[in-house]
Amino acid sequence: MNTQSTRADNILRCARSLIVRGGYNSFSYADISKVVGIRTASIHHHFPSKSDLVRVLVAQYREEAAAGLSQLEQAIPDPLDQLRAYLGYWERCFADMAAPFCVCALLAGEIPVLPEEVAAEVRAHFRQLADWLTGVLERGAAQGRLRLSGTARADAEMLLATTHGAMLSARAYGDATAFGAITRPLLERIAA
Amino acid sequence: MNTQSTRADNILRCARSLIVRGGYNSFSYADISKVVGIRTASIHHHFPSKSDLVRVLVAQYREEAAAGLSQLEQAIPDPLDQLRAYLGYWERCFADMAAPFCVCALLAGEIPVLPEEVAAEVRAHFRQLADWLTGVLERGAAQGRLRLSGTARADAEMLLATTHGAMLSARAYGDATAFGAITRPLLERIAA
DNA sequence: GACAGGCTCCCTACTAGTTGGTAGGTTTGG
DNA sequence: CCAAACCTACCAACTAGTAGGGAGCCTGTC
Repeated sequence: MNTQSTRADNILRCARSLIVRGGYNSFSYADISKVVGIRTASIHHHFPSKSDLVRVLVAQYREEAAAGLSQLEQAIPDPLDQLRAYLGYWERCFADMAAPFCVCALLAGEIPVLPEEVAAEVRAHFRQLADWLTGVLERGAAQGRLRLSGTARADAEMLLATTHGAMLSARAYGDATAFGAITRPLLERIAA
Repeated sequence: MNTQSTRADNILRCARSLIVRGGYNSFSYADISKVVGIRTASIHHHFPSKSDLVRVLVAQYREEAAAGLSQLEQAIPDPLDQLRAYLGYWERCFADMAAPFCVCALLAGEIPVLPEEVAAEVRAHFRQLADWLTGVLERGAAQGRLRLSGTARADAEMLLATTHGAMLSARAYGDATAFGAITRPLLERIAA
């Protein structure tokens, strides 16, 4: 296993931070070039086209998300605490200004103008996340820890939507604390 | 009052439908030119710069929204029905494929790369909408028609976030019915 | 040990097309 | 006649992407 940061990794990391600011059409190979210190032609060597770059970027993002969620599931037994940890992760992201937006939430809005391969990855992320949340809610309800207002799936979709909407609101208001202010009451209400 | 569709109106209408697809950076003067049947230079005559165009576009959108909401408030006395009408409006937009996204919700995600003047308009729209929802919830609670889970303001922000998030989910899943599936249970739960 | 071949990575140089925007002249309607 | 509206003809900067070459590095072979 190779943990040293390769050029391709640098490019992906940089592209992610750029895409998180304003989506697919808000950055160019030239922008990456300036930050990473590489010529645009060399970026094409690693990622022949922009859609390749973003497809890989989102796929990698999804893998990290999956890994993070399964690790979180292992470390934290209680379903309510798992939700808390999930939302807490994003709250910390906003506080740090590290990556104050979900890549896929941003790209979802742009789906009509996205290359099909990228759109498919975004779609898959939404399903993945909704599935995970559904599982957590099901277990929480079975254990009597959570009080659902509908089916686990329906509540999961609502939770997902509120989370993404809270990101939009935080951006719109220019207030990082808005995310927590919106999502925290969600948890209090769902706790049995 | 001049109800005939002027050139500037056509440009704005066209730009709106383009911007709704993928945000600020997803369309160009050339795109508008092709649809409206006018040269790009002539668009600059009506809107000197792109940020002017989008600022006016969002301001007009906000006016329409304000007018729509106040009209809705006049026509429908019951607060719960007002919420139903508001969400129903968007549900119909998705069904028609007419304008299946809120201009400001889309632009909110891109705020870091938006011209400041446009960002200010988007911010104002969020506040305007949150204010309206807060008012509806307050009245609904006072009349015993709605059962709030927090303050009216907090519930309004959550409702707003869920609505916007549901738009993202509908796009991500490529399923227009997803919007209603997510938002309808919201109303059932809030109804006293 | 030398050395050729091939591979990865990155470069310079270039392309065609698009971007938002300008200068200045012409048409059109009151 | 005047002004708004629209045009042609530009522009410089930027877009993603290509062609081709050179430096370094491993690997197989004599």
